[in-house]
Amino acid sequence: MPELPEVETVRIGLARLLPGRVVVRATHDTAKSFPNESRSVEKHLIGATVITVRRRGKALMIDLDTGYSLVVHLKMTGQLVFRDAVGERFGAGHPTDSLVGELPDRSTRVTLDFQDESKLFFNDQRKFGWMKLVQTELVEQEPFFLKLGPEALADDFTFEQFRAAVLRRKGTTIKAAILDQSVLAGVGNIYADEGLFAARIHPATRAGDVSTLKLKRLYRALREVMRLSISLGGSSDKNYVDAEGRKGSYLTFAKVFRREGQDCPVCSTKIIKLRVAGRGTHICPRCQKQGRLS
DNA sequence: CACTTGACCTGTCCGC
DNA sequence: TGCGGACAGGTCAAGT
Repeated sequence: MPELPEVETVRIGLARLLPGRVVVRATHDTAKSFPNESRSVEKHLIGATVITVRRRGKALMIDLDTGYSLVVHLKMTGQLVFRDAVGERFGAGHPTDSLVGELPDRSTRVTLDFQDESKLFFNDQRKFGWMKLVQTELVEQEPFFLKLGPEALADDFTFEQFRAAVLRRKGTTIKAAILDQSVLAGVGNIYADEGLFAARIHPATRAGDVSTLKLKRLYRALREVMRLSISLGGSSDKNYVDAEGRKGSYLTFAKVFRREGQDCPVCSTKIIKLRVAGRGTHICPRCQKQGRLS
């Protein structure tokens, strides 16, 4: 479930760990990682030095000094875990609740070996994620990036832009609208539920029926909740870990997500779970009433 | 065209 | 205990 805050947490870790390291070997499973790219992997990845690590939406870009970038999407269960040369950094004695043991393991899809004998593992239990090698200056031309809307946390992403984008999807539910990566890039199921709760909006409300006041609250809430999550290292349900194999703690602070049956922190009504936009959806049925303009 | 649903995968949990 | 089925949820293709 890596969404913007989780991917950003990974980016922060990798941006500290990877620059300057030189790739000497890349081993990968078949199919989804580097499909038909063997030759460019050999030419543009092996021997390359990592320059920076960037994020756009829920995707990461590891820029190399060869003019190419490794583009990674973690989808549901992807992990990018770094291990130093000793390989003991997160072993016994380390004060972490790392979920990740010996690597590679059976979920490892790609291993990058660096010259100093450190390694980067791309693990992905469900194999939905992907890793591609793309010319850096052509990254934005990739179909995935062409479709992305503005960065949810960008300073210049204004409420007016948010409102206009949501209204392009006015016929669908507000939850489906904010999950649409062409409306804004980065929101996933967790932060959609948390943002809608904070803004007191029922997720099944038609997007075009949400009042301007509530839309404004939603815009603020989504950004606040994701910023808070980044500061807490993201949300770890099962699979998600950061670049050093550590969990995030945001879910401890989540108000409704995965809290069905518990009391609403505002009004003590029992939180319920329903299905909206084809996703598991958590609401307080009292705080989030449908079809009421306010 | 606008929107919804199913497929992609694997592991886990729930009910019988 | 074993087993089928639902579920997890990001994105794209296919369906309505």
